[in-house]
Amino acid sequence: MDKNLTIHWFRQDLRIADNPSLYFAARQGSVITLYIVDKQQPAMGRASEVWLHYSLKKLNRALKHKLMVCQGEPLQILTDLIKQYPVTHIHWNRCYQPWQIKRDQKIKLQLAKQGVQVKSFNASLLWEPWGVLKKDQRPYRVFTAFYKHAFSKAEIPRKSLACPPDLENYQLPLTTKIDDLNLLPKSNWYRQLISHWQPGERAAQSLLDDFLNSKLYNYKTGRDFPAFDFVSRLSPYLHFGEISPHQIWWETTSLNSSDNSQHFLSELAWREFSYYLLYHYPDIINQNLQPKFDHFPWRQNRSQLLRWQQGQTGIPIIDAGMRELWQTGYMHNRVRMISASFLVKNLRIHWQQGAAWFWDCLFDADLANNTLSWQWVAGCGADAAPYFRIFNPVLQGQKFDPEGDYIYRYVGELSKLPVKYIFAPWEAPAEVLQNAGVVLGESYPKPMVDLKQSRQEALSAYKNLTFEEDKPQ
DNA sequence: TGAAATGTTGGGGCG
DNA sequence: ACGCCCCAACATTTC
Repeated sequence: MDKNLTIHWFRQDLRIADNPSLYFAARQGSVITLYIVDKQQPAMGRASEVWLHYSLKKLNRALKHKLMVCQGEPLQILTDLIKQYPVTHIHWNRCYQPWQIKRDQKIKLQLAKQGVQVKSFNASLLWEPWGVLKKDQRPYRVFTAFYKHAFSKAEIPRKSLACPPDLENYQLPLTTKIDDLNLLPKSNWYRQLISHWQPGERAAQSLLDDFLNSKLYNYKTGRDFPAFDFVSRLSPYLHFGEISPHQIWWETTSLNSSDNSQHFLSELAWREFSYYLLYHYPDIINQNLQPKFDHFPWRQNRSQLLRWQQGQTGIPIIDAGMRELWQTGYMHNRVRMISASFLVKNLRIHWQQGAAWFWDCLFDADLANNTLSWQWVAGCGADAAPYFRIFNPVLQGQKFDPEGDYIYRYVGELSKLPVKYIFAPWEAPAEVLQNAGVVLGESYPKPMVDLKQSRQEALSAYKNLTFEEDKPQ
C-alpha cells in the first residue's frame, strides 16, 4: 500500500485546531510532527524563549508526546529525515519575517529537487500581504485605506478548519527532548514571569471565550484603562500561532456587529497591517520607513535608557508600565504608547533601543508588530502619529487611570500618597509627601526630565526635521 | 490612539 | 435695568 507520509513542520503555528498544514497532512496519510529550533535565526527575546518552552510542552502533550523537536539547520534536518523515512510530502504554514521568507524559499527549492512535494499554507494572516494593493499596484501606507480595501474588496478570510481527525502521528525514535533545547534561562526569574500566564492552545481558546463573553461589550472604551481587564491578552498566543486570527475573526463577527466588535476587529487588522508593511518594506526592521527621519538628532544615553528600562523614571504611570513589563512579560497597550512616547520624544532615545527592550521582555514580542508600533510612536512609520503628538504622562494617567489603581499596583513606594498627587508626586506639598512616607530622590525618584521642557525640545527637533525636508535641494 | 495656546460664549455677581 | 467683569466651559488653532 502506498500511503503518504507527510512531515508537518511546526513554526509559528503551535496549535492543532485550524491548522491548514497539519489538517491537510493528516487527511492524506500519516504525519511526522516536527519543531526545529533554527540556530541560524536572529535571536529571540528571552521572554519569548520561555514562552516557547512551555508552549512546546503543551503542544507535545496534545500530540500524545509525539512531537519531534530538534535544533540545527532546517534544510539539513529535513533532508536527513527524507533519507531515513519514506516521506512523500513536507508541509508548513507560511511565516512572514524577511529572514523566514528567504529561508523557506531556499528550502522549498532544495527539497523539491529531492523529489518530495512541498506545500505551504496560510495559517496566520487574514489577508496575504501580496493580495492587497492600491490601484497603481503599490502597497498601502495608510491603515484605514488598507483596512477598507481588505475588508470590502479582498477575499473573505477562510473559516476555521476543524481539528484533524485521528492524527496518525508517526513515532520517531531518538527525538531531542524539549528540555534539551535549553530555552529556559539558568536563573529562576522566569518562574515569576510565566506565573501570570498559561501558554498553549487550550488557554488561548478559553481566553477568547472569556473575552467574547464578558469583556468585548465594553472593549471600545474599556481597552484604554490599564487597571481594568477589558483587553483580550491574546497577543502572545497570536504570535506563536496558538490561536488563529481566522478563528478570532469569525467568532467575533458572528457574535454581533457592535462598535465594540468592530473596534476589536480593527485592532486585529492593525496586526495584519504590520505584517503587510514588513512584507513590502523588509528594511524597516533597521530603517525608518520615512527616510527624512534618518538624520534625526537621537540622543545616546545609557543611564537614561537604563532608568526607563528599570521603571525608575520618577514618573509614576511610566514606571508602573515598565514594571508591569518586567514582572509579567506584558504591558497594557495604553501604557505602551505612553512609555514609548516618553522614551522617543521626551528622552529622544532612538526607537530601536526601545524596540530592543520590548523585544527582550515581551511574551508577545513580534517583529512586525513591535517594529511598526515603535515606528508609529516615533513618527517615522506609516500612517504614523504626527510629530507633535506627544503624550503628557501626567494627563494620560489622570485620564485613563483616574483612581490611580494601575499605578498603586506597581509603584508600591507611593502606596500612601493620595490619588490627587499620584500622577505627579513632585507637585505634592512637602507635608503630603511626608505623611505618605515619600522622600523624593530617595524612596522614589524625582522625575528624570522636566516634562514641559523636554516636550519643547522634542517639538523643535521634530520641527527642524520637516523644515529640512521642505528646503529645495 | 495629544496637548497647549488661543478664541468665543454665556451666565452670574455686582455696582 | 443695564453694562461690566470674571471665569468656566467649550471650540478652534497651533505645535
